[in-house]
Amino acid sequence: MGLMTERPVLYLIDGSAYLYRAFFALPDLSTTTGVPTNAVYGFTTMLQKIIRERRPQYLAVAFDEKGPTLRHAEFKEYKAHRPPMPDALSRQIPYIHRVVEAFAIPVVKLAGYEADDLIGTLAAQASSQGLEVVIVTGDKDMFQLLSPAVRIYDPVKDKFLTEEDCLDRFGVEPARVVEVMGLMGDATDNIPGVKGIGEKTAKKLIAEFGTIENLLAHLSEVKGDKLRGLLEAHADEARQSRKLATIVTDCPVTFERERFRLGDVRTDELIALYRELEFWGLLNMLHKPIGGELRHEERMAVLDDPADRSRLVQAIRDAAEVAIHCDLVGDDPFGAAVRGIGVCAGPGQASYFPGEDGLADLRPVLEDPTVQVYVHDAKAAWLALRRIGVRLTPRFDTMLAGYLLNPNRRSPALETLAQEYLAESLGHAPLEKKPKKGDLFEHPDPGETATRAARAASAIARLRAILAEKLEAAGMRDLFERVELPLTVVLGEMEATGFRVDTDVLARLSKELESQLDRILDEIYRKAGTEFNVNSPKQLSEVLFEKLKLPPVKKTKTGYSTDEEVLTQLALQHDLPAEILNYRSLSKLKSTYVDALPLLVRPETGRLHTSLNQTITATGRLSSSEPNLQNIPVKGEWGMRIREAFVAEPGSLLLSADYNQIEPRILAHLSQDPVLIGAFARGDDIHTATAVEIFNLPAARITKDMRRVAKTVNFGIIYGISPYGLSSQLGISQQEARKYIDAYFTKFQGVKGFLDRTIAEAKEKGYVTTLLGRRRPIVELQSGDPTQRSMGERMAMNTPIQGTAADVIKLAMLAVRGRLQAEVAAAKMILQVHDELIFEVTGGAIEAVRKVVVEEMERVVTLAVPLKVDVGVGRNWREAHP
DNA sequence: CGTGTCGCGTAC
DNA sequence: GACGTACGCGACACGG
Repeated sequence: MGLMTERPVLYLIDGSAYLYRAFFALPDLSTTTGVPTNAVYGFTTMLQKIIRERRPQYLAVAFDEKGPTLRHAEFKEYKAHRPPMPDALSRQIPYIHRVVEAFAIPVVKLAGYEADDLIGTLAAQASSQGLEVVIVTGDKDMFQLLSPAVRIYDPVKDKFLTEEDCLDRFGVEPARVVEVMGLMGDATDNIPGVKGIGEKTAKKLIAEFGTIENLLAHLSEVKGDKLRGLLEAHADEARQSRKLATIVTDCPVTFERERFRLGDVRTDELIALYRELEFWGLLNMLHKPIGGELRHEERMAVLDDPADRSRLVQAIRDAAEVAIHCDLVGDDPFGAAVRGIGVCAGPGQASYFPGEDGLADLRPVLEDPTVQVYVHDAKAAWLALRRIGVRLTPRFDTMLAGYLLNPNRRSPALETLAQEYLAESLGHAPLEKKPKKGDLFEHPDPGETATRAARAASAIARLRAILAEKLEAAGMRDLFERVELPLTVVLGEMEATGFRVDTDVLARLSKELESQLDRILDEIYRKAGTEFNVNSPKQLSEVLFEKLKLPPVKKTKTGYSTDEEVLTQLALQHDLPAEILNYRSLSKLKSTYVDALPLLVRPETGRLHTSLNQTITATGRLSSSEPNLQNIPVKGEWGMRIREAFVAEPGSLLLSADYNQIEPRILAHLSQDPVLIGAFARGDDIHTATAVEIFNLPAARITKDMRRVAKTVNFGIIYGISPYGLSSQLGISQQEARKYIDAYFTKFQGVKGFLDRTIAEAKEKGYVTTLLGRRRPIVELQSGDPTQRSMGERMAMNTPIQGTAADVIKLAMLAVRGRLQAEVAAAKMILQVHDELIFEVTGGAIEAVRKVVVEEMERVVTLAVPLKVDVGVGRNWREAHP
C-alpha cells in the first residue's frame, strides 16, 4: 500500500445512460411470463458488482426526469431525432426503481435537468467537501468532469479513467473537452457541431487555438480555405454546440453527505424481487456478503460431544426419518472421504456429526430399516458411505425427484431446488455447474463445511415433503419409488464394479495409429502442397476452398463446413478429401478413446469406473461420463479393435444382452398400428417389412437398397421425421423424401394417428409422457419461432418412444439385478448402453446368467408385441457383441 | 493461463 | 435454419 490517506469516496451512477446501454447491449431476456428484463438485469449486475467490489461509503444513482430540459429550450433539435423509449424498456423502469430501493441507494432526479447535470453538480460539491468522486458511466461526454478528485469508472470495460485518459481520447485536458465537442458534435445527442469537421480536425484545432472563441477570433490563421469557410459559415452552431455539450455544474441540488450514505440492503425485498424477475443466478449470489453483510448464515450445532450425538440419534429413531448430507472431501464420490454428515431430523434441528466418531454414532440409524433416510444424490451418498462400510438404502432422493419433475434442466442441483421450491439460497456451488476438476476446497474452514452440510440436510428435509407431494400429483410416485430410487443403488454398484480394460492392447493400438497417422499426414501435405493443421476446420477450409479452389458445399455459423458429408462429396473431384477423412477417423479414435481411456483407469482397481448419470437427459435415458462408455466405437476394423481392449477378468467372460429393435417395438405398442404389430408378431425383419409396405412389393423383391431406405425411414419416424432430415440422410431430394414419408404413413396409419395425437396432446398439456408416466415438458411448442416449434414437435414424437425404451431397460436392470443377487452371485452387471446390458460372469455361470438375463429382460413389461433379446458371450466386448 | 464456444464425430 | 438423446475431443477466441 502506498501512503495515500483514506478519503471517503462518493460513487455517482449515471442511471439513465446505463439503462439504455444495457437494454441495447443485452439479448432479449424475459421472465417465463413474458416481462422483459434485460435492462434491469444489466443494471442490477452492475450495481451488485460495484457494491461488492468497491464497497462505496457514499453512493447515488441519477436519472433523467421526463419532460423538456434546459437544452431543449436552448436548441429545439436537441435529441429530437431520438425515438421514444421502447416499450420493452419503459416496462422495466418500475423494476429498476424497486432494485435501487431494495439496495437502499439514494436517487437523484430533478425536472428540467438531465442525469449528467445532476452528476456534474454533485461531483463538484462533493469534491470541494474533500470527497473523492467516481462517476460510473460509459459516456464520453463525462470526460469534461475529470479532475484530480474526480474519476470515471466504466463498468462495461471495468476500467477507471483519469485526466490522462482524457488527454489520450480528446487530445486536450478535461476543461476543454467541450471545445472539441462543440466542433465535432455528437451524433447520439444530435449536437450538430460544425458540419464537415470530425474528431481529428476538432482535436487539432483546439490543441492549436485552445478554445472555440479564440479559434473564431483567429480564423485568418487557419490553414485551408475550405476549413476556414466551414468555420465562418457555422460559427454560431459551434458556439451553440459547445454550450449544449457543457455539463451544468450548478443545478439546484445540494450534496448532503449523510443523505448519500449507502444504507443496509433490504434483503427480503431484494430476494422477492429477484424471484419475481427470475434472476436465479443473482439470487444465488446473495449469500456472499454484499455491502458488508447482506445475510449471515446461522451456524448450526456441530455435535462434538458424544452425549449430544447420542441424544440426536435417539431423536432420529423417534422420528423414524432423517435427512442427511454427506460433507465430502473433494467432488468425486467414488474416491471421496466423508468428512462428516449434516443431519436434520425435524424442523429447525439441523446439526453436524463430525469425523469418524460422528460417523460411527450415526451408522446404526443409517442402516436401520425402520429409519427412512432422505438424501440429495443417493448414488453419490451410497458410494461415499460404502467406502466406510455403510450400506445405505435411500428412501428419498431430492435430486431424482427434482429431475423427474423437470428433466429439461441440465442437472437438479440442491442449490437450484432450494431456490425454486424453498425460495432460499444455500450458498452452495454455482447453479447447474460442475465444479472443475482439481478445484478442491483443500483447507476449508471446518465450521463452514459443517454449516453447509447441516443447512443442506435441513433443505433436503423440507424439499422431501414438497417434492413427494408434487410427484404424487404428477402421477410419478410409482416411477420414483419403484424404479428410479432403487436404481440408484444398482447404478452405484455398477460404478463401483467398473469395466476392466487391457491397457496393453490400447498402448499397442496407439503406436499403430500413430504411425498410420504420420503416414497419412505426409500424404495429405503432399496432396495439399502445403503443411497445415488438419485438425483445424479453419485451416482446412483455407486449403480446400481457397488454395485448391474446391467448391464449398455448405456453411457453418463461422465459415465453410468440412464435415464428412462435404469431404465425401469433394472426394469425387480431388484426392485430398479422402485422405482427410481417413486421417479424421483415425485421429478421432486415437485422441478420444485409445489415448484418453487409460488415463481414467483407477489404480486401486485397474478398471474404468464411469459415472452413470441418472438426472441428465430430457428423455429418461441414462448418460455416461468420465469416461463415456456409451459411445465406444463399434463399427469398422479400428472400432472393433478398441472394443477388444474391454475385457473380463481372467476366468470370467463378458455377456452382452441387447434388446432387438426396441424402439420400433415400442412404437408398435404405443401406436397399436396393426401392420407394425403384425410384422413383429410374425418375427419379420422390421426394415424389410417396412420396405414391403413403402415400395408395395413382396418381400422377395425387396433389394438391399430398398431395405436401406426403409431402415432410414424407420429411424426417421422415431426421431420425429421431416422431409429435410430424411432427404439429407438419404442424399435424395426433399420431394422424394416426402414421397417415402407419405407412403409410410399411408400404410402405417396407426403410427400416423399416434404421432398426431402425441403432438396435439403435447400442445394441450405442455408435456409428453412415457409408458411409466415419466414426463417431459416441451416448452418449444409454445414458441413463436416456427423452427423452435418444429423442434418441439419432433421432441414430442421422439420422447415417448425413447423414454419408454429407457423405462423398460431400467425395469430390466432392477429385475435382473434382483434375480442375480438371489441366484447367481457370480455375475455382475457392469454397464448399460441404452438397449444393451453388459455383465461380467465367472466361467461356469454363463448359461445360468444367460437364461436369467433373457428371461427378465423379455418379460419385464407386456406390450402388444414381444420383446426380443439377443445375447453374445466372449472374452472381450467385441466377441460378446451379439 | 484458464474458460467458454464451435465444429466435428462417436454411440444408441 | 440441421430428423431424437447424449459426451468429449482439438481449435480458437476471449478475458483475466
